[in-house]
Amino acid sequence: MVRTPLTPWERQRGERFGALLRRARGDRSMVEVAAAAGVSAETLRKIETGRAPTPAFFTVAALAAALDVSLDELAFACVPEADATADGALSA
Amino acid sequence: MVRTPLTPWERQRGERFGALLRRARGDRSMVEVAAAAGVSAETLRKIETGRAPTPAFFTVAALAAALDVSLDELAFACVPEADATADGALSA
DNA sequence: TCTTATACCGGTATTAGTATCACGGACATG
DNA sequence: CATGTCCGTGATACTAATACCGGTATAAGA
Repeated sequence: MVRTPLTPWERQRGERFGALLRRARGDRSMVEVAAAAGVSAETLRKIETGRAPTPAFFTVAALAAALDVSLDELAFACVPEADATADGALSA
Repeated sequence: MVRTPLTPWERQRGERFGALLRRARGDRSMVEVAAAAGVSAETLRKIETGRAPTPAFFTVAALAAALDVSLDELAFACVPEADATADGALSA
């Protein structure tokens, strides 16, 4: 095996990541945000639903810019290990 | 066309990005930083040399954590310019 | 009811990221 | 001088991300 298949932990992290993005999107439509970020709506949907658990850095950066969220907070919030204490929905 | 091939602008951005990472690495060795970030040294080398212009988000996040740099600064610094006048909505 | 818009889902195609393998150079040590 | 180790590099293999297409479901509006 040359390229390590995504581990269940990575997929879980992808789901958290997608949930974060979806929450940040709020009531705006997918196509709206996707267009603002310069990615296709399908890609945004896959990221939000966790079907693309490890998106490209600049894709995330564009989405974060479109959603006006911090990359650092985003990266920190989706790490499962870091939430040992805060279990509420407002952990982000 | 199903998957947009990387544009020259994206490749340039990747080179800038790699240069930033290499500068942030300083005198530390590749294997050192790569191990700290949990990626292979070859991957780090490719990113640094710009041969992997659009690395995965979490790969970048891990490297940024290992190098102790901000993701937001990293994402902003690697944009050539294109933000002189009418910016705000990214380059769609 | 019918139409429209949004989101979800499956499959498909193609490019790109990542890891392993193998090689050459630098440096230290025997 | 030979050898082992570390570092960087090139080539190769394989999985994943991205985009496009079709279909489906639900809700709002004419």
